[in-house]
Amino acid sequence: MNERMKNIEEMTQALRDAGIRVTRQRAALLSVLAEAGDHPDAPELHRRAEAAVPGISLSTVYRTLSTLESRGVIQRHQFEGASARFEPAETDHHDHMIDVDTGEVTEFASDRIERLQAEIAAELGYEIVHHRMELYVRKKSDS
Amino acid sequence: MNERMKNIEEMTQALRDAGIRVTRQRAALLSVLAEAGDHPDAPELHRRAEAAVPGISLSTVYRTLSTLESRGVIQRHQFEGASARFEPAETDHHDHMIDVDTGEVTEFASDRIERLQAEIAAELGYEIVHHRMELYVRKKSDS
DNA sequence: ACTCACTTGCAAGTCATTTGCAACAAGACC
DNA sequence: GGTCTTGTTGCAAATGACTTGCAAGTGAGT
Repeated sequence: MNERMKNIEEMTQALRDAGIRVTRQRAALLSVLAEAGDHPDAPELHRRAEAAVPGISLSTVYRTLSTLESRGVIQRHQFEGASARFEPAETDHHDHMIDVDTGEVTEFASDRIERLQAEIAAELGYEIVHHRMELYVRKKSDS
Repeated sequence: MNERMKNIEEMTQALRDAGIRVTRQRAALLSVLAEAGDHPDAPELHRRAEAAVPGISLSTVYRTLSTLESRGVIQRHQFEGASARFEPAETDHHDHMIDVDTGEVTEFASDRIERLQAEIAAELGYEIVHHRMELYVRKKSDS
């Protein structure tokens, strides 16, 4: 049993414990999400899930994604001018850099920025619930 | 003639120079936007513009906002789980802090964060086209 | 004032996502 | 393994936020 399987086992058990049935459709989506190294959107996840559950409907994909998100199993990202993209929440916190030419997403993290954000919020009497930071970038030309 | 009038004059002239007609509807929207201290969405701008141009349609508001955005006159912001909000682009660059309880938007800026962002992008071989940083916050309880 | 390409209002259309509902199917309990 | 109960699914229709086609209207250069 490899790491990935363990993750899925853990995830399904967590869901069962929460009183959520692990149906074929949900298991397939969990698996697809666990294997995804990218940040797919709902139609793409639907496409990938059809390999395991041929008749799965897009609405079930959307419904499941919402359920998983509310349970904290996955994260939803709404980048500019695009439909929502998803990724498992198991990973550490990070922000995103989106290549405006290709749509490719790169993850990054900066403790220093996070600290500055918290400082700024605190100065104005707020505490941060969560934040969103996206850098829309372009590959530097080697000129 | 006050500052605000001057801004509108400048804006309308800039539009005329760009071959864009300054209709009653567009003038009304420019005025509403210039007077807005907040970050209104399209229906709200429509509501406010109706005072000056009673029959103005919502589609005209949407069309005008797109035009103004593409001309760089205003900026569009897409905060989480809400419709787009707008503000005049005349101001200096800043980011936003959204109160998750009230929806109120506060502006802030941090050169230090901007510098760190540029550094991070550069390290990965990218240059920033633009970015988006939003802090979803809650008023600190005075406990 | 005249012209005409640019604009508008209205209705209809998109697009991504959500929802109502009857048929299904996990999984707890025999 | 069979039953039952209630959460789930697929499908079609509905939503919400915009966007667009089109005929009538109107800035603004001449």
